[in-house]
Amino acid sequence: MSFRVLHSEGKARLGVLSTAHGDVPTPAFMPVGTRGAVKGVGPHELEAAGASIMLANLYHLSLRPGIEVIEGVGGLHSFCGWPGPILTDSGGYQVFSLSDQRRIDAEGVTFRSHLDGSPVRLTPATVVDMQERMGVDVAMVLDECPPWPVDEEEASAALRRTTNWARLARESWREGPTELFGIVQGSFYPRLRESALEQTVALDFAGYAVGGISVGEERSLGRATVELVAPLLPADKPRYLMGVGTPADLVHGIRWGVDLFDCVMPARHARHGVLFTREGLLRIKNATFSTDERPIDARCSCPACVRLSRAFLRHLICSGEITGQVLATLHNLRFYLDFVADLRQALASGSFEDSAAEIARYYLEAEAKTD
RNA sequence: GGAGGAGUGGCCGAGUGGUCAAUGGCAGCAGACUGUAAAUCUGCCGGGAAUUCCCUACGGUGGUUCAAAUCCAUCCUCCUCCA
Repeated sequence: MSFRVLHSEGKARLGVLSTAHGDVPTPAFMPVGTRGAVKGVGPHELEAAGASIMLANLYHLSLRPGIEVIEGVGGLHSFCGWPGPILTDSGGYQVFSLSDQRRIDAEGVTFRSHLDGSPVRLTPATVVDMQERMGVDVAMVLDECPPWPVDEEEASAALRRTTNWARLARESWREGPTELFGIVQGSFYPRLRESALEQTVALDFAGYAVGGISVGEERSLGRATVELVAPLLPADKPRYLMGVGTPADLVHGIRWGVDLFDCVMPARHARHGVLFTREGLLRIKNATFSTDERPIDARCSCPACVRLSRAFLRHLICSGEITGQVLATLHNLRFYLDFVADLRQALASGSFEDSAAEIARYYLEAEAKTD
């Protein structure tokens, strides 16, 4: 794997992440396919939507179908039919989201499986090992992602575990097709973040993530953390802002030097009838669209926008038709991927700030109103 | 013609003398969602004034009662069975 920065504008970077399974032009948005597929979307459709890299989740895949199954059929790429780059999350987020089902200790975390209640043990080493066995391009270290609010003492304790886990993960990593990314935690305490950054970078990972954002904090805290951490990460390594975010979040992250993003938002919002357009959010279930013959977004070329009306899509979504959810997901994914592609284009032409203001106009304005 | 049973808010369906503008569910309306235990969750949902107020409402009408969706009479409609 290699990473090259092609252009930069301020702290924003245009680059390419090259992996054994293909190149990822950055900044990039990675659709989330937790169980090996973005909900409702097959690999061919994901490719058609413009995705260059997909994210999956080790914790979920290890429970079902099991790593041995994936390994036995030649790895995650062939198993899920996605030939391009794959990044897997370690289960660190599940330490956060399944908090009532787990117990954390110095050596790792024990979950009660959300599927059947049986105990599942994840340690830094086993997590790296399983991701390597799946043959993914990028593996994430196991980390602890504390919710907000959390006091500094507790956040500090969580960070100590995460840092120790990072060292153990780094030590267990074996040179091969799978690269390992470290994660900077530290909640919203600048001192902890700075310390986390220093200690994580010292372990010399292939890339670095900013984790622990969007865990219940107010927007300004998350933004400040990105502004603090992202620019200090090694310039020659890819930077990944985990779990973020809204279109405005992406603009902000890119401005501060982030290269990779992932978020369930476009997919989940789609299933719930919230569509992204170049003119802002469109809640397709609203009665006002019941006879609206226009496409979701006149400038979008996704399968839904090319030939279907808002009225019909509304009908499908309101009826609970799986097809409506699929089409809405294809649309939102296309929107996100086009959106980031437009921002890359802006970076390439050296007009990121001006262009972003136009490209993300409605999202930036909507956000400004809620500040 | 006779004997039973049933009619509740847009729909289904609880309630069977006061605490009932009436449990639930569905539909409808609106909102939330950020490394996915999410096709999930939340709020509103007779009308009007818009903090404990008024009006209309449990098939129709009349009655009993301080008080009725709940009891009585009668009428209407539907279902089942017998002729």
